[in-house]
Amino acid sequence: MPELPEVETIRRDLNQQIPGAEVAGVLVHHRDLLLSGWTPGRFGAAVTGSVFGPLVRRGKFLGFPLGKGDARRVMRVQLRMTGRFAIGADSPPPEAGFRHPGIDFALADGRTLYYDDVRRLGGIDLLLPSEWRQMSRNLGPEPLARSFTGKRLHTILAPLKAPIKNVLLDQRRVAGIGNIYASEALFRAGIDPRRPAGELTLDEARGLHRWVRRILRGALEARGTRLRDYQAVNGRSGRYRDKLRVYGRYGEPCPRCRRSIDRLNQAGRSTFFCPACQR
DNA sequence: CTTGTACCCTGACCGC
DNA sequence: TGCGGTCAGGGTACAA
Repeated sequence: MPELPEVETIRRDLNQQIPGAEVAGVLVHHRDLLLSGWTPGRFGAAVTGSVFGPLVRRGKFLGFPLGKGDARRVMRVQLRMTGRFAIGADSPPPEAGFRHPGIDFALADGRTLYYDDVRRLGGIDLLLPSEWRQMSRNLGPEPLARSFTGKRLHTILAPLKAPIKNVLLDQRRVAGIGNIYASEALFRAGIDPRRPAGELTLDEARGLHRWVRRILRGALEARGTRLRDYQAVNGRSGRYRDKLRVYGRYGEPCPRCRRSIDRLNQAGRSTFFCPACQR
């Protein structure tokens, strides 16, 4: 799935076009995209007739505020690996290459918001504002927030024995970092991904914190990384791929020391790193 | 509480 | 051209 920079890019794109639009009807192509027990009938009835507010994001979750007053809800979307959005007048724009319709939201102005998800690992549900806040409390800090400091990161890591890479991927510790940017940040910070998180010194945590933020900001500026499935709204793609130092570069020379980039499996996913530069 | 593993699902790609 | 194996920006349920 898209990580924080990709999800934020999608949020900003949608935010140009969605707030103020009223939902005229919902077509659910795959009921397994509805989470938390929502059925197409109940979901469609709950959403139809409400108007979207400005979109929000927390970690990798997108929130579409809907309705007013006591009827306020937040439509929560998890894109996971292959979720995408497009907006079109009658069908998804051809450049978006949507071949796996998931849920279509017909808007009262004649446009349609399309959610497409090849693997259907993503999903959508409807929360009360209080439930959205509860979810938010269960997530770690936003890494780009001012309140997220190197010291704070060190405090989070201190009691943990799990490998630092696994901790960066754990959304309860820090929200929004995924497999690409975890590898990239650890490489830039010169930290071995297998090190127990609690072993990092304050200085190392500060260095990692700095690189996490730098990398996420850089990726955000580039509108994300496009590898396989991710695309921003209507197919507009990200350019950060060219800036990746180690991710996906197994066997290539390390950009710093020229030694071959290694790969290992952590928490069921690939970690790319330089065994010489990362200690 | 923490940590690791299996699993959800489809498609792209590689070697034979 | 076909086939099997592997891998994929994620998160959750469950076991230890």
